[in-house]
Amino acid sequence: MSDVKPVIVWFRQDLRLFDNPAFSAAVRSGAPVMPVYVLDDDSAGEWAMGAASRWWLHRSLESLHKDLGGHLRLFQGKADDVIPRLADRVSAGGIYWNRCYEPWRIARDTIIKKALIEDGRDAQSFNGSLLFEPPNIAKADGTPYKVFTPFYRKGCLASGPPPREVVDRPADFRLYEHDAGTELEGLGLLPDIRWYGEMENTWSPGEHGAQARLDAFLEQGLQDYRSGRNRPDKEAVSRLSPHLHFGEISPHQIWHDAKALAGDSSIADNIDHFLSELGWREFSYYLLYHWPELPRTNLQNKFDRFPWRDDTNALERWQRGLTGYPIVDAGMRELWRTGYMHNRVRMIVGSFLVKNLLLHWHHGEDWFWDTLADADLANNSASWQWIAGCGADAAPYFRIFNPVTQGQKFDPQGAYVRRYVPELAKLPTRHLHNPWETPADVLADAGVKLDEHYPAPIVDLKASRERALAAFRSLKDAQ
DNA sequence: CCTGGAGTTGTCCTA
DNA sequence: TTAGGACAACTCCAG
Repeated sequence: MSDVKPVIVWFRQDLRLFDNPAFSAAVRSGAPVMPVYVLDDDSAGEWAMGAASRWWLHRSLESLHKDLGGHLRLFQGKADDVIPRLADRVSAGGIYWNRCYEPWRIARDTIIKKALIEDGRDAQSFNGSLLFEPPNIAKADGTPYKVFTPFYRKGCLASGPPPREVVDRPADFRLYEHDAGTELEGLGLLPDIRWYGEMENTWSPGEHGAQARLDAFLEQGLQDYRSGRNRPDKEAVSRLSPHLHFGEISPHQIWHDAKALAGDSSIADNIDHFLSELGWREFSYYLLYHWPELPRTNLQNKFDRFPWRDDTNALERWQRGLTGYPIVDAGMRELWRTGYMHNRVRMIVGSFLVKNLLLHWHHGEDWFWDTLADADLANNSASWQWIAGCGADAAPYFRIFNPVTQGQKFDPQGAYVRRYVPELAKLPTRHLHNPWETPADVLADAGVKLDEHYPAPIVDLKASRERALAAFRSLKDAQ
């Protein structure tokens, strides 16, 4: 221990050293830096991290700990308890962090900042994970936007300053020697059953993995992003979402790095489209900030009387990828095995759950929360509200995805379905997306017997579509 | 205050 | 085979 007062850097959703404003400011202060992470399930309540996220977090903390020369100190418990106590214990001169925007975190961090300042400490928060911070964006009349396009075009791009420049990784930094906290294993982030084997093969959590992913995407993915992004059978999307969620890379870096390539007019369109996806992430956070009830409450309250069905069996079959609709089942199994699902397929399985099965979007939200490595309160809530049609800027109710059409359109050779639904792999491509309509001899040749090797459809498409349309219409009639 | 145009991602039927 | 319109208003947004 020393008499020098450290500056605590409280890492949260910013598990990186490059472009980390809080970390850089701490280093610049000249004081030795004490990096800290707190696993705070208590404050998170029902939004405590799910299983897939915990696996990712374990690996990410491992990576950060290494990059900090083994000096990342880990704690578990309520941060409004842990942080002020720790600051007291090491006589911290300052406590720096990058802002988070979940309602429970805002509430908690506000209390912590106040307590620290009352104790006479230098408590500072920085912009680390949003390009355009929610309080700074409003319409001319001061109220928040509810529609994406004007939010993004006018609110983000046309007015106000552009996203801040990135902050370099400090060339060298002095770390505070201290043995407080627990070992990584002590956080209990990894499950007892080792189900994450395929996730280990699929992902490289941590800052280095994130940088490598961005590099690969900028080099290969932008050529055909606009149309390729809809194809789950291709490697056309960035797959940066889990890295972004944990802040292993900043949206600012992604933004500026992508912009820097825009001089090449052959891909300018693709870049704009990619950047607008970052815009959607911003919009989700914006909605969550201004409507903190977004995770559980229909933004359009007429949906409060929507006639959702209650069907445990159907829900379980959706979760396990046993609906009998190959593109849906492929998506649900990709999720289960890899902690990820291609965005196009997320829409298909979401539409299927909410519209064809008529099950409440909360069920989908909860399942995604537990199984997605990129589970993110803002994105998850906003997206489920969108697909259910009850959000601020939602899909029209008559937009019901047909899983057969979608499969044929976006997985035309069937590579995606064959990969995740191997029991159908031998079916000819033209029958792959609708095995129940396939002639018996073709099924037999492919070694498929419906309801034995692969389920018959859980619902009839046409009938369930009509049922959904009637349910949505009932919201209007009942008024 | 009024008004007109617009709104991520579809599907199905008909001519 | 393919292209166009219906599907439903409603709310949001900006001039």
